[in-house]
Amino acid sequence: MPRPGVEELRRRQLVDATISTIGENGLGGTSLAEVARRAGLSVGLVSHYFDGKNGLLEATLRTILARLGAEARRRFERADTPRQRIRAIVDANLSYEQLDPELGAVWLAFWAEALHSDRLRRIQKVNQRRLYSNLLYAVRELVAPGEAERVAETVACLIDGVWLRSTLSGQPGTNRQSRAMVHEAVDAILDATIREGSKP
Amino acid sequence: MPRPGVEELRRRQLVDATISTIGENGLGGTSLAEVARRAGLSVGLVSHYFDGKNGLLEATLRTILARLGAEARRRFERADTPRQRIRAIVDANLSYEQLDPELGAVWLAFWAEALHSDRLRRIQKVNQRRLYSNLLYAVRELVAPGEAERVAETVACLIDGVWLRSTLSGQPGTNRQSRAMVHEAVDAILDATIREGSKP
Amino acid sequence: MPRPGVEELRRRQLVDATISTIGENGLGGTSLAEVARRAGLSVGLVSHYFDGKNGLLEATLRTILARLGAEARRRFERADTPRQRIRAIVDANLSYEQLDPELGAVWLAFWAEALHSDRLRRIQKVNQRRLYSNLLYAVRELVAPGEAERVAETVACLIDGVWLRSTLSGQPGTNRQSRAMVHEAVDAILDATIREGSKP
Amino acid sequence: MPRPGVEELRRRQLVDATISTIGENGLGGTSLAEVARRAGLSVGLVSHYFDGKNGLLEATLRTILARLGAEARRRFERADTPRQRIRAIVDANLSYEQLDPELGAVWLAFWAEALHSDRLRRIQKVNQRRLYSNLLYAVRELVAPGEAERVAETVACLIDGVWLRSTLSGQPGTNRQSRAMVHEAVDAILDATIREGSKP
DNA sequence: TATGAATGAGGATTCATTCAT
DNA sequence: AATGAATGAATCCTCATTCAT
Repeated sequence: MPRPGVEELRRRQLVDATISTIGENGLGGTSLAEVARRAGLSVGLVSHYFDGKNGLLEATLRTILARLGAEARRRFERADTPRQRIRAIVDANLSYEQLDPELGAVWLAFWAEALHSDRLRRIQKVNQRRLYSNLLYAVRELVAPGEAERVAETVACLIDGVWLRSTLSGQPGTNRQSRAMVHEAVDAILDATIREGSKP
Repeated sequence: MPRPGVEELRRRQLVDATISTIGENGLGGTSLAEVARRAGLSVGLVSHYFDGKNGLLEATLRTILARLGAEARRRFERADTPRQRIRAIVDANLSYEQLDPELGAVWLAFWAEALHSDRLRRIQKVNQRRLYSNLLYAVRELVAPGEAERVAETVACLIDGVWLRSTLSGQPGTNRQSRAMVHEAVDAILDATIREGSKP
Repeated sequence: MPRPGVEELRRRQLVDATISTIGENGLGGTSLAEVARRAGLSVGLVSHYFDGKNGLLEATLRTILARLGAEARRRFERADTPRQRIRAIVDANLSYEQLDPELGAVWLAFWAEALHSDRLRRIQKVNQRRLYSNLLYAVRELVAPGEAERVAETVACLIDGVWLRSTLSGQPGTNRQSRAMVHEAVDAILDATIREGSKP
Repeated sequence: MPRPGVEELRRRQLVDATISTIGENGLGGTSLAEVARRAGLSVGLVSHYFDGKNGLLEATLRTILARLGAEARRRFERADTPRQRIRAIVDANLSYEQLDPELGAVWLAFWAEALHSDRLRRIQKVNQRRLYSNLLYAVRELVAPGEAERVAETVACLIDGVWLRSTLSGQPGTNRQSRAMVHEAVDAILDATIREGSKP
């Protein structure tokens, strides 16, 4: 008679240990032995719960995607105006948690790996598409149709670029500054697009 | 009686094979045996010329950095106006070669790895700093001091973001579109900054 | 309040699942997890009822030996003449069930394993000795003393050889032909022995 | 500049160690570590020369098949009459070497395994077919066409049966007796067939 | 300068066994 | 009586590195 919830607990322990290990040592430096050690569990449990390393990595990717998605949804729903909605997306993607160096290293590792793994790539695509379509939804409320796609893509690039450079620099804590920079650039782009689009 | 230049040839053969292997299989899927096979040489030569795998990887990173640097310098020197200089930097970083999926995979692999390797990180820093300082130099000719840093950083982020999303999407060939998008956004940001800065 | 007979039921379930697994995947491909899965029971039960894998294997071997023994006894008792008794033994050992490819694979697996396991070897010996002594009993009714041993051994070899080649060929359904072949050979051997033995 | 012949030497060392290990411990008790230890080489060499355990096992099976084949051919060519040719085949398959308990255990292990491995089964088939067709060739010189197939198959079964029971008994050294038994039975079967076939 | 044979450590995976419930 | 979670030893395989030639 297994205690209910123990499976969920073990899975989370292992996924968290995986995030921590990848964040610190990279994917290449992540062995099941090390993950198990950090989780305080035995190596055998990984196969038991995730059917091998690939399963563990996929579950880990799914987890960080879900966390980011939940954060984005929370902020998005609190926003009242189109500009606030765009800001909400920016802020969710550049939140304190997302700019944490350890988590950044995990994302980067998965992005690099996804280029060579169908399974991971498929999971990743969800993220990129969701970011883009949420942005597009908000941008469409502000600019002329036909312009929205490009603007949304530009903002998405800006977000990813800021995130990437921040992660590579290894210096956390400049989140507020980062977000302000993006907000300003977004305003400039939106204003330029609206002004141009409204020309008679 | 060694032919002169044979060392240089061997090094380039091995580095090119490394780029090709990482591009196709990722860093985790890159073994010295595979690199040697692609180069048509023996595994022993890697240690002979690069003193091990790390040396080979460092040399490979240095090589792709140098190639990007040379391209950027070439375009930069051909530009006549500040805006052209900014465009030159954008175009060099988003050139056909840089948006090639294989090369993109290599960059991504090195970025992910650099977070956990002092040697690679030090080499990488050169790139980020050079991109930023070149941009800063050009931007300073256009906007008020005190604004330039933020604008240069924004443009750098935009470039990296476009590059990242393009690499992750795996779809090459949209280079021209990508560059146009960045140029437009840069113009919007510059205009907004200049207008604001010129307010009395 | 355990139902009476549940132990016997469980044991048979597990043994039958073991036969099925070995027959399909061989001894090397047989894990307790797979056996339990096929039996629709939990892995823990194996240790509970058989005290580990070895115990399960021994019980399985004992079971198939017992089944063959019962079949042989049934046929033997129905036979009226010495020649019929010999035929009965042949037919029991080359019955439809014994030439079933799956069961053949199980026998073969156990024979190979028995060479390296005292416990299994001891169990196996029972079979060989029983086959031989039954044959000897029947043969003695026909040939001169001193000849019987060799004849009985020859027939035993013939039976095992036919069984082995049939099992290795993987083609079932030629049982009748196989038995006819043996009967004919046995007759030839018996006739030759009797004729020779009866020479003045 | 590799010494010529070193590859052949290493392969033989590993195959011989494999035969020795399987003979002593069975297939299930044969690990690459143990094989390497007996060969006085490192585990890595197995993959280097045989591309993994399966390759090693296949090479081992091929080796013992080739040895038996060579022995059979040697004896076969020395025989002058049809009966001698049949005896030659019997004697080769029941030679001192073939009835060696260790080698017997190896054969048995491979036969059991071949039922679950396409690769091994394909290699095995060569042996069974060769034994049968050689026998058929010799038998055809003696008995009426239409009878030869059954007689050849019977003799093949007799050989395999004697070999099997000898191997299972674990008692070597009764080779001469075994061979005599088969010769006698074969003569009885041939005589009976010829006599019957020559009936007007 | 170049080869590739040889090594052995490290990693993923499988599995029999144990045990708390 | 029965479960299946948990363990950790054992095994196969990969691979960077070394070295004799």
